[in-house]
This record gives sequence, C-alpha cells and structure tokens, in this order.
Amino acid sequence: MHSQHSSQPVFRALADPTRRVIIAMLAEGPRRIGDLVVEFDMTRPAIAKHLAILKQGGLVCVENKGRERINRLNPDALKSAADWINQFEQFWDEHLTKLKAVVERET
Amino acid sequence: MHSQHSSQPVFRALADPTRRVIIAMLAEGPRRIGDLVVEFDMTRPAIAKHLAILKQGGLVCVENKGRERINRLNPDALKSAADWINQFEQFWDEHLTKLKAVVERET
DNA sequence: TTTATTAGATACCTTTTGGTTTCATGTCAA
DNA sequence: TTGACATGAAACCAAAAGGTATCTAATAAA
Repeated sequence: MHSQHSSQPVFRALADPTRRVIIAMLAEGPRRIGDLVVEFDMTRPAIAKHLAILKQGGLVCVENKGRERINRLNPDALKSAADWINQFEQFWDEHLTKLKAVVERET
Repeated sequence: MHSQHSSQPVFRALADPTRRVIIAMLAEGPRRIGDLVVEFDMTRPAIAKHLAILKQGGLVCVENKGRERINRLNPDALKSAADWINQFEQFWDEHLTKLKAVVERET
C-alpha cells in the first residue's frame, strides 16, 4: 500500500495557500520572481522563500537568463502527489457504492 | 481557474507524514485511537491532535460507540484535494507533448 | 562608467506546529 | 461499587514556518 518515494517535500510545498496560488500562476506561464511579488501583499524575500520550498518539492525549476531568473512549473512533481491520493480511489469507489446501496434500500 | 471551496484544511491535513500514514491505516478499515497509537512511537495526545486536524480537514469522521470512538476515513475530502491537483492535468499533458516533440526532433 | 534593475543572502521576530507530561471523565465488567 | 479501560483536556515546550528589514551582487542600459 504505502508508496515508497518520499512525497513529503511535495505535500509540504502544497500545504501553504500562497504557494498554491503561485503554482496556479506558473501554470499560466513562466514568471520572474518580481512578476510574482507584485501580485501579493508580501515582500520579495517571502516569495523567494516560498519559491525555494516549491523547488525543494520539485514543483518549480529555474532557468538563469542574464540577470533574470525564469521560474517554471514542473507538473511531474504535482502528478506524484496526485498518484499518492489516487491510491485511495478504490476505497472511495467502494464507499460510494455502499452509500448508494444504503440509499436504495431506504427508498 | 482557481477553485472556490477552501481546500486549505485538507492540504494542511495532508502535509504531515504521520497523518498520511494514519490515512493509509484508516483506508484499511476504521480504527480506535488506541489501535493507531500502538503503531507509532508517539504518545496518545499526539495522535489525538493529528486526528483532530484530519477531522478539521473533513478527512476523518468519528462515531461514538460506548466508551470507544471509531475513526473512519472520509474519502470525499481526499477527492477534493485530488480535484485541485487535477486542475493542472491539462498543463502537464501539454508539457509532456512538448517534451515528446523535442525528443523526437533530436533523434 | 555610472545608474537603475533584478535578484540572492543574512539576521531577526512572531506565530504555529508537533510533541510531551499530567490530570480528569465516562463506560464496561467483576 | 470498585476497578480497569478508552479516551478527552489542559498546560507547557522546542523547533519550524512565515514573515520582515536591510545589505550585497550581478547585469543591462544611459
């Protein structure tokens, strides 16, 4: 049952709402840190820390372009979180089946 | 793009490795707190707190049975986290398509 | 070659988190 | 009814998380 690959950094990265918004923004296209900062009521070091955690989780990768740094979303890491959750797909299928059975018996 | 329902408590619940193990255990069947505690190198209050956070996230619900309390996994909440992640399914499909194209050009 | 732009690094602070010990409560069974 | 069992609750603590202000470094453009 328990999957092996440590999904800890990914779930940790997903835990913060600011980071999830950053993920949504990067899904629309690559951004520099400055581009992200102006969207939040927060200083740059704060966003930089969030990006660092997203990188740790493998969710974001960076490309150096002169003095700029382009941040890109790496969807593969997100997929690994989805995979962990989907371990339980079978469980909730059964759950819904049972629920349906109960409802049908009651009507 | 951004889904409305606050998924914060769910992702917060998923962030801790102990809680994810608890989820995996409850997926095999309902358990009392005591049953969970013996599986960890941790005191009961610690597990109780983790369960409280899982309940907050809607991932676990409890049924009082005399002096016992049966904890059950609620898969619907897990599904909401999966839904959030799946918002980006299209993105990583595109990503993989582009990657494939690059690889094919290089060979 | 200055000057503005884009960004990383460091030190610091406050709140939250994850854990503990200790004590109180309700229920089943002898 | 007394004791054992299953659990909840409160007070406390160290470490991590999330934020700030400030300083430094590299590149582009005037």
